[in-house]
Amino acid sequence: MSIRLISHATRVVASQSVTHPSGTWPQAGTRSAGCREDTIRATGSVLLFDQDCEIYGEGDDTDIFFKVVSGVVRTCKFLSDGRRQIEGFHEENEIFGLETGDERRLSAEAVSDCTVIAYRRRSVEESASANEALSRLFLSQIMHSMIRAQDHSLLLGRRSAVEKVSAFLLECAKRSADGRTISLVMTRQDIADYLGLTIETVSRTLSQLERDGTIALPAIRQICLKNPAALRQLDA
Amino acid sequence: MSIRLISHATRVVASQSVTHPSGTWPQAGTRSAGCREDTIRATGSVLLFDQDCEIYGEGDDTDIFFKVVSGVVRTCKFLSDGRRQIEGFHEENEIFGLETGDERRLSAEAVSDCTVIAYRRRSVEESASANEALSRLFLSQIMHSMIRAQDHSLLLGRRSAVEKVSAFLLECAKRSADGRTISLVMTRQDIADYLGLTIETVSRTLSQLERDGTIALPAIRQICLKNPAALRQLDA
DNA sequence: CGATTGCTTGATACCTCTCAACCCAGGTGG
DNA sequence: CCACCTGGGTTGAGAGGTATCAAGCAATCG
Repeated sequence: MSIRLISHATRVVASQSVTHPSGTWPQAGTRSAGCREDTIRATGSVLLFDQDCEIYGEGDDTDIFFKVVSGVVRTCKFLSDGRRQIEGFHEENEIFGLETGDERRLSAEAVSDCTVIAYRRRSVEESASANEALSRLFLSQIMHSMIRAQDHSLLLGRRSAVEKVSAFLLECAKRSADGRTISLVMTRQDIADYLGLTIETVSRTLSQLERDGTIALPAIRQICLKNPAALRQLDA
Repeated sequence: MSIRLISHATRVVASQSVTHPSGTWPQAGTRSAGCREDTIRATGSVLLFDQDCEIYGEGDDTDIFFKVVSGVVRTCKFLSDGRRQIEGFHEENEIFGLETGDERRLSAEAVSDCTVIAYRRRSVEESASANEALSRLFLSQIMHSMIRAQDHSLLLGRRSAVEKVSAFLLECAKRSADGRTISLVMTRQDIADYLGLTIETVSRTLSQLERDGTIALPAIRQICLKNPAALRQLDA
């Protein structure tokens, strides 16, 4: 696994590997810190992360944030007992890692191989106040993040497993090409940690929906909605 | 129950009553709409809402948003079967009701009697691009909302009742004067709907924490943290 | 005083977690 | 080629936590 900083010239800056989900995590300030230092200087640097690579960790500096160019990123928190809660998945053109405090409250990891752009937080704050269009774009991005977070919290509260999974599937389908066929980039474990369920419950729920004829599971990472209306009903 | 528009001159504009929690809700476009029409024109109007009054409902126009001057506001969503999920509580100086879409995804209601200021969304968007300080203030408010929403979703996923209640108590205590004594403005039902639990479970959990000596419940809306460290441990 | 509201407590049912076994596809090496 | 291993996913049985239903309590209000 490696992180590659393409910047404006293509060059490899640092590489690291991570264990998952509850093993030891690379310390902030290891080789990847060199990468970060560079990106701080170079606003707009392009970075490549291999699948399951850590992009940043809890407690890291918040002076840069990111935008997804390709692939999917998850932001998540680890509890002391090893449980993981995924706060959100971030896809193409979405920003992530923007925080107000000095230290990161969450980690970010590559769900798939992915490309992201790093921005200096301060440089954008400065230029945003000078540049109206940028400021507006920026604002709408954050609003979008906020709404995603709100929807997620609504999804997690007091809803059954079927309801959660249905909502998740509809959310995925909305982003897919035909609105029916979903190609999952994330594992069942990712889905479980996103929905606040166990992997077994996610699996069982999907199987049940398949038995009901609501969905089809042609391949392990492929889901086809046969009866979206039934799912929508469960979404309440 | 009444809504009073103080605007710049003090006058009563409209009143309405609501039933709670799963009764019939006032239609958008009833007398309160008159109130809204006025506030759209008068950016910065001060409004008073009695306890349990609806400030806006799902599907309403999003052309205004609010800031809490005093009291507490809850934003929430109602599921088809009557379940209610509270997305957040909003206290003094917090903004709420700012959305990107045309229609509101949530409702907002007064938890206590409260005073709010209504702002025209467009007027702020315009002046924000002109006024740097305002723009920055605005941005930080939204970031704050986003972080609150994220924290909330982390709280709801895959955590036990004790963990949820502990986190909630610590959150409340942080805002209180001495960091130990909490004066609740919300009911047990509000807490339950915020944490994704039932009112019975919230009650039982509080009783258990009291039996453990972790908290004291001197009055029905008063909670005193006897052992905050124990709560923090549960917060993981 | 009775009625209402908010809260607490108890008994039981149900849903999801936990632990375990198993399956399957892909990769490796003899 | 096959045996073996690994990682991700599925399925089953039982345990445990929370919801549900129901009763009761205290404070408030008309």
